[in-house]
Amino acid sequence: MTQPPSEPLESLEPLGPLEPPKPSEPARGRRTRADARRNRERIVEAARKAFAESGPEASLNEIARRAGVGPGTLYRHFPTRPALLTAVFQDRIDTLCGRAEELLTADSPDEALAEWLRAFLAHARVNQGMGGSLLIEELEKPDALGFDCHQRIQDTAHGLLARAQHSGTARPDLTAIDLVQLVVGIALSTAHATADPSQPDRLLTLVLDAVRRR
Amino acid sequence: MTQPPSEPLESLEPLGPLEPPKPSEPARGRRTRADARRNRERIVEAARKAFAESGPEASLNEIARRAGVGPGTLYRHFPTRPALLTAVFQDRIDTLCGRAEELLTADSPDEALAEWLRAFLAHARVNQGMGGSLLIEELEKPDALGFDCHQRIQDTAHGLLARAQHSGTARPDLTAIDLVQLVVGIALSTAHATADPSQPDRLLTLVLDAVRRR
DNA sequence: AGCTATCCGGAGAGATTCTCCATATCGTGA
DNA sequence: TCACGATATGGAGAATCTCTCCGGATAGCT
Repeated sequence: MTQPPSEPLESLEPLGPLEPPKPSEPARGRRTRADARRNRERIVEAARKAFAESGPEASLNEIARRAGVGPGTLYRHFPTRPALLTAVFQDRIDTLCGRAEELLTADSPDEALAEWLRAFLAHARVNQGMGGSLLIEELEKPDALGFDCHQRIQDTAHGLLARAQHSGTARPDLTAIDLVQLVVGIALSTAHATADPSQPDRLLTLVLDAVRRR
Repeated sequence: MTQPPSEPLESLEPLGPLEPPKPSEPARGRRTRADARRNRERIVEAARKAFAESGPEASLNEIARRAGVGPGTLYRHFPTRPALLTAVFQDRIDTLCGRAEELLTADSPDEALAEWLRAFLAHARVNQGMGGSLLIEELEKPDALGFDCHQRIQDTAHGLLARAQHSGTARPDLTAIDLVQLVVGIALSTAHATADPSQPDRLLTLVLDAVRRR
């Protein structure tokens, strides 16, 4: 997905939703070292697999080992677990918010909101609900990395909701926070429910019923 | 439920909704030793405080230390973390389900269901959402201890919901599982949200709107 | 009191998180 | 092309946690 940009020397392509090597430090003086970038990619890739296999509690040590780096290197790049989770989920979130922009011009604001919430629920449920856990964890500790990711989703939800409210199909007293929390809640409480795979959608449909004003 | 033989030698006060010493072994031969019962109480009490302070991830070692017992003793009584959590929450759940029995004879089945769900949400939210986490964890590993606790809540919800459905104020296509999962979801996703204390109730009100059929 | 099933407690193995810093490596200017 | 110094590395290790094992203590029964 996100990887081999295969830069010959330095052709950092100005691609859209891909993360720059170090958005924080604005390249004063020297450039980011190539090995640092390479290791970062390796870590993210190993983390993606490890999280998929073992859930969001996967051992960071083990991830470092599988990435072929030392624990210190992992912690240098990602000081906290949410930071690493965010990096892993970055492109998924990009896709999600990109989908929202298309939906903002859809015919039915109501259906657009519903469809995006379904996509968001799917996102929050992947990998044993780690998407949802991530969003929750970010809320408590507003780190630079996590907050940004959560804010994007909130803003996206706000756009779609406002449009649906303006067209009169959604209750005007709803906020984007309401929607996000309800859907994240469904994701969390059904994260491990293997009994009925359609249950999450069932619950979301119920919530959507409440969203539509009568 | 399964017994308090009301031991005479014990000055352990015979309070109501407290858990029996060992429901599993049906007292063949010898009686449960007094020190075992005493230690069990101490552990539960220490756990209650520790979980309240540090959330459901509190160190079991630390709990044992504060209870004045060794780690081995703690694990003898409570093999898993959910087992200990269940013990801590036992009387709270008793209260919750007891309240439901009163509500089953209330005038308005609709209001009875709503009120109980509010109480259930409060229960699931206490101590940084550990009530909710507990219910979720039980779902994945049906241990004897946890399953029982979850089943009781499910049954209680079912009773109130069935009555509301019969009276025509609740959608007939809802199940008790739906309700429990929605409320647990709200509890989880708002567990750490300190911004707006009324948010959980707000979300529950929304859900209740969806429950009532129009 | 004595016997024995039961229980205690803490040592310790193994796993994990996170830090620190001597060393290796990369990017750059000459 | 080379040397220099800013950057990054990685792994030892401290601290913490979970969970097990078993010699020894103890409570209940007779």
